[in-house]
Amino acid sequence: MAESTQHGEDPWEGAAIPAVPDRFLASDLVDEIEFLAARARSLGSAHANAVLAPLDLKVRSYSVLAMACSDTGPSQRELADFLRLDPSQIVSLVDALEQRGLVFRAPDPRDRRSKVIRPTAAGTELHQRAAAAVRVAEETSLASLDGPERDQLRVLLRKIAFS
Amino acid sequence: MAESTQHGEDPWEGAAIPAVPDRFLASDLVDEIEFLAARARSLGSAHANAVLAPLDLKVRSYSVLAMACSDTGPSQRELADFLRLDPSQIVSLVDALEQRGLVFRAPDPRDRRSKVIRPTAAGTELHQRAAAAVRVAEETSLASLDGPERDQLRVLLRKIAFS
DNA sequence: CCCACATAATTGACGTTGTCAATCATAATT
DNA sequence: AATTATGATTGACAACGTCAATTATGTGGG
Repeated sequence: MAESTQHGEDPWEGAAIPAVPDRFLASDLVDEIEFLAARARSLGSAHANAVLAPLDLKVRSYSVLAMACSDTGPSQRELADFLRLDPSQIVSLVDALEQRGLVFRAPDPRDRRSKVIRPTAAGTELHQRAAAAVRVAEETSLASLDGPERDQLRVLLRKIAFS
Repeated sequence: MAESTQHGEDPWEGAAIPAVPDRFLASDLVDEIEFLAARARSLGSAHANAVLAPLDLKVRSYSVLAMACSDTGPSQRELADFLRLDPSQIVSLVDALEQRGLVFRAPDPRDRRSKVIRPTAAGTELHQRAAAAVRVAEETSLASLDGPERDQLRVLLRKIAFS
C-alpha cells in the first residue's frame, strides 16, 4: 500500500470538481445569469443525483414522487406543465414509479381522460427518506451561502420560476 | 376563416407558458432550490435558445464562442471544466464552430497537446450580435426582478457556481 | 537518458433526455 | 350529432451525457 501522496484516483465520494482558472472569472460569461444558472444547476443536480442514487431515484423521478406525495393530487398533464417536461416523459417516469409500487394512477372523477398520481405507502415512505437526502444535497450545494442568503435565493428563484 | 377567438395555434412567438395551479405553489417542492433552479433554468434557456436560433446558435455553442471571444485564450480542457461539459462534447462544439469559420484551434506554445480556441473576425462579429440577443433573453427571463434583485441573484449564483 | 505514468484531444459506443407527430378515449362546443 | 379540443400513450428521432480506448505529448524518478 502506502500510496499516500499519489492521486490517480481520488479516494473520495462523488467526482472531484476542477478549479476554475482565475482569469476566467473576469470573462463576460460570468455576468450572464444564463451561464451562472447553468453551472450552478449542473453542480446542484450532480449532488442531488448522487444522494438519490442509493434510493434508485434521480431528481426527475424524485420530483414526480414528491408531487404525488403532496396533497395536491396532480394529473399527468399538470405534472408536465409544473415540472416543464413533455407529457410523454411523465408517462415513462410514472410507469417506472408505478412498477416499483411507489405510486399509482387514480381515476379522476371529473375527467375520465385524466389520471391523478397518488403515492402508495411505500412511495410515501421512500419520499420521506428521499426528501431528507435532498436536503443534505442542498446543504452541500449551498455551502457557500449563509441562511439569509439561501432564503434570498429561494425568493428570487421563486419569482422567476413562476412569473 | 374567421377563427378569431379560437386558439388551436397560438399566434405568438415562442411557446406559451402554461400557468401553474395555485395549489401547487404550496407543495414542498417549491421550497427546494433544486427544483426552483431546474424550472427557472428551463424557462431561461428556452428564451435564450429562442433568441439565439436565428443566429444558428444554442446556449452551448454560444458559451464556447463567448469564451473564445474573451481574451482568456481557453484550451479545450479548460472549456470542459468551466462549462462543465465532457471534453468530447467540447470537441464537437468546436468542430461545428470551426466549420462555420467562427473559431479556430490555435497551437499552445507551452503544451503541444493543448489547443487554444480563438475567434475569427466572423466569430467576433457574430458573438457581439449573439451577446446582444442573450441580453434581450435575460431581460425577458428576469422580467419579474428589479435591478437590485438581479444583481443579488447574480452574486448568489456566482457564489455557488464557483464555490 | 530512459521509463513509467499523467494529461489533452479525439473517436466511438451506448444509454438518457428532449421534441414531435400520431393515436385513442373522452370533454367541450356548436 | 358533429366538430373541435384535450389527456394519456406510443413510437421515432435528434440532442445530450457518460465512458472507454487511442494517440500524442508532457513530467518526474531512477
